[in-house]
Amino acid sequence: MGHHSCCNQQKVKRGLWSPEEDEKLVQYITTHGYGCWSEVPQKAGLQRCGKSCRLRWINYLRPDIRRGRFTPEEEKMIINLHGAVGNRWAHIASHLPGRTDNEIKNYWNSWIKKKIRKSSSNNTKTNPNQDSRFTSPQIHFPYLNLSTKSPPQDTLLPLKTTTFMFDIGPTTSAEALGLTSNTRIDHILHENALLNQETWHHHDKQEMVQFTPIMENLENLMLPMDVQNSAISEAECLQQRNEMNEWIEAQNSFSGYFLWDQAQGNIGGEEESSTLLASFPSFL
DNA sequence: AAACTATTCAACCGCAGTGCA
DNA sequence: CTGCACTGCGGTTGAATAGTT
Repeated sequence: MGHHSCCNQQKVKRGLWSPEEDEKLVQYITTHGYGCWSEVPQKAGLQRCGKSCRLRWINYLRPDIRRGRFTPEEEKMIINLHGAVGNRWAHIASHLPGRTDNEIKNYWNSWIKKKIRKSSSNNTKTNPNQDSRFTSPQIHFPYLNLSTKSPPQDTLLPLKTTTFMFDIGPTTSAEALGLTSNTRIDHILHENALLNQETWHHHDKQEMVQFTPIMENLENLMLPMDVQNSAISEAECLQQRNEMNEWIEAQNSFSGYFLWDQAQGNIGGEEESSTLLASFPSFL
């Protein structure tokens, strides 16, 4: 039987949405909002399942959706975040206002395909170390390719530095932690001992969420990444990573690093989280 | 012009997590 | 505890479109 838990209605339409359906859905959502997606189709007069309505709204009809090509900054963000968190598309999307997980996932997949094709044709004459193409998403260094086509004009980061990103877990924003732009990262880490035990108020939902301590996850989440400068080899990146780890251990005597807060609004995911960017001029 | 191939991307599927009766 | 309904996520699909021969 063609029966799905989400599709209780007799005639359930599937496939692409018609403009008429779109209008019905927009009309309904804008006047009534959405509390329960499963009852939306019935109330909106649509022969769709609630899941389909939700998807259509989130990915296409939402008024704050952003369309068109990704900007270089967005692209950079995606690459860096993907390097930091892997295929967590919803999480990545939460850092890109107006972009959806689906869009980013699509973009990444076609981009990856291109890259693999490119590098495999290159690899035939260079070093056939080809398995590096398929290593864990935690160790992608896509800027090796991008650096050739994108000029080093960088508005995201004011300094010529190697940049690290790490996720500080669910929290409202870095502001909520008392962080401002250009806060010295050693201050953050120094005070982190206090943050460990804290809980934070999640402003959307009236609930308390546990703050994920920075230090606890630092080793796993931090990843060296060449953001704006010349291409560096994977080996060099790994070496930088080791230097990072050494630095983390020696952070008491640490100085001279800065931190950018990249907290963004929530897009589709439940959790909102912040990403910190730390730049490391000493690596240049 | 037509046939064929590749790419894109909106939408689908199954699953995991959550909440509730 | 159990079963069910529902939501959100990420992998995957395939129709439409773009590109190539």
